[in-house]
Amino acid sequence: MLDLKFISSNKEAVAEMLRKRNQASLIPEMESLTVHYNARNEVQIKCDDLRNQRNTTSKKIGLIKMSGGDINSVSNEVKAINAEIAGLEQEIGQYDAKIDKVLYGIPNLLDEKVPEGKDEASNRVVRSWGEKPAFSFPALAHWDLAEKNGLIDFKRAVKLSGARFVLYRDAGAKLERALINFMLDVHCREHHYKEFIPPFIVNEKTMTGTGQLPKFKEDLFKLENYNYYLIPTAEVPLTNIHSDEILNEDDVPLYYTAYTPCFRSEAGSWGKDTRGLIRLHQFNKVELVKIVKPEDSASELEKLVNEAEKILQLLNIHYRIVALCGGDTGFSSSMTYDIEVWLPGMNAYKEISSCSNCRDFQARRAGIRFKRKSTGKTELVHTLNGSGLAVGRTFLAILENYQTQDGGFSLPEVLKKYM
RNA sequence: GGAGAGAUGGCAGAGUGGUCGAUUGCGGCGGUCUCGAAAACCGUUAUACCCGAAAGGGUAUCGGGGGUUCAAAUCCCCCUCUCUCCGCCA
Repeated sequence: MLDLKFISSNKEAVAEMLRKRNQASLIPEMESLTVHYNARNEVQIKCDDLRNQRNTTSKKIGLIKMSGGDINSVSNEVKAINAEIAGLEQEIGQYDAKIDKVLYGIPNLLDEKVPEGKDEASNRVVRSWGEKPAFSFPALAHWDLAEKNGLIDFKRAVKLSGARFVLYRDAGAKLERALINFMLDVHCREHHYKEFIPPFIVNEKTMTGTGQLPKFKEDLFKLENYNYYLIPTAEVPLTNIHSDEILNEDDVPLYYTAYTPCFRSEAGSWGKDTRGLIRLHQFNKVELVKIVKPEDSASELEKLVNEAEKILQLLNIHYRIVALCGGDTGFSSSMTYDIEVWLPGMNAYKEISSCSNCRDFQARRAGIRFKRKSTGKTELVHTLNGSGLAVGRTFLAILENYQTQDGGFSLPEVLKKYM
C-alpha cells in the first residue's frame, strides 16, 4: 500500500497514477482518505490529551492512597474522563476502518518509464533474443505434441480433478522435473539465489502482505473451514519470510528462489485458453524474489529480467521482452517486464515470466524494513519478484520449438543431463 | 487427540496491581586506553502515531482480542502460537 501521508500531500500524483492504470473510478475514494485522515487526527489529539490527564491523575491516586487520603472524588473524575475516552476511541476505530478499506485497495505508484495505455495492446516491446525456428512442415500445437508423445494425459486429469488440470506422465513428468532442477540450479549457482521450499498454504496476513488480499480474494483458492489459502505464486511466502522484521543493512540484498506449484482460481477467464498448458488451476513455477535497498531496486529489476531470460537463452528459445503499460501493470507493481516466449505451434508470443519492482508497496504492507547504518534510521526495503520461469509454459515452449517433422521433438542440450 | 508449561525489547532473561517502556547480561553503535587490535572502563541503543521549525513533549505497544480496576507486563476470559510428556502417524 501507499503511505497515507504521501497520498494526502500528493493527491494529484496518485490520481494521475490511477488514470494511467485505467482505474480513475478509484479517485473519489482516494480523495476521501485525506478527509478521514484529518478528521481522525483531530479526534486522536483530543483522545491523547485525555489519556494524558487520565494517566497523571491515576498516578496521583496512588500517592493519595499511600498517604491514607480519600480517593473517591478523584476516582470519579477519572471515571468521567474514561467514559469520554471510550467514545473517542470508538470514533478513531471507525475512521481507521474506513481508511484501511480504501488504502488497501489503492494500487502502487507507477514508474515514469511505464508506457501509457489501457491494456496489453499498448505494451512496448523492449528487445528480443534469438530467432523463430524455421520449420519445413506445419508446426503442431503443444497439446497435440504432448498427446502424441504420451507426455500428458489430459482426459484423465479431467476425471481426477476437472477442467484446467493436467496429468503429466512418463517422460512428461520427467521433463517437468528436469526443468525445475535446471532452473533452480542456474539461479542458485550462477545468480546466487538462496533456495527455499516454503509452505504452499498460507494465512490471511501473508496474503495481505504481498497484495493478493483483500482485493483479489476471488482469484485464490481458500481452504474450507480454515483461514488458509493456496499460494498463487511463491512470491507470496518468499516475500513474506521477513515480514515484521527489521533487517541489518548488511543482510540486504537478499535473493530468494523456490519451486512451488501455484494455484489460481482463474475466475473471470472462462473460455480463455481452455486447451493445453497455457492457463491452469495448478501449475509449477520457479520464482525469484529480491529484497533490496530502495536505491538499488531499479537496477535490480533489470538484473532480475536478465536472470530470468538466461533460462530461455540456455534453452535456445526465441523470446521478447515487453514493458507493460499502465493499464496492464499489476496491483502491487510499479513497473513490470514480461518475458514472452515464441510458440510456433500457436503462432504467438506468450508470457512465460513477469518481473516486477514493487518498491516499498509490499514492504509497507508486510512490515519489512532495514536499519541504515549511516543514519541509524529504519527504512522500508524494496521488493521485487519474477518468474524464473513458469515451468509448464517452458515445457510447452520446448515441445513447440523443438518439434520434429514426425511429430516428435528433440531435447535442448542443457537438459540432457537432467533427464 | 489427552495432560501440563509457556509467549516480555536484536537475542538471552528479570519483573505478580501504581514511581515499569520495563532490572540485568549479551550483541550493536560512539568514546577512553593502544602503533593497531583484544581486554577493561564510560556512554548510548525498541517501534508506531500525534504536536512542534527545532529542542522537546504527548499517546499507544510486554503473542492477539476482550474484561476487572482510578490504575494492568502483572488479575480474569477467549483465541493463536511454542515447548514437554502420552497416543496416533508420512
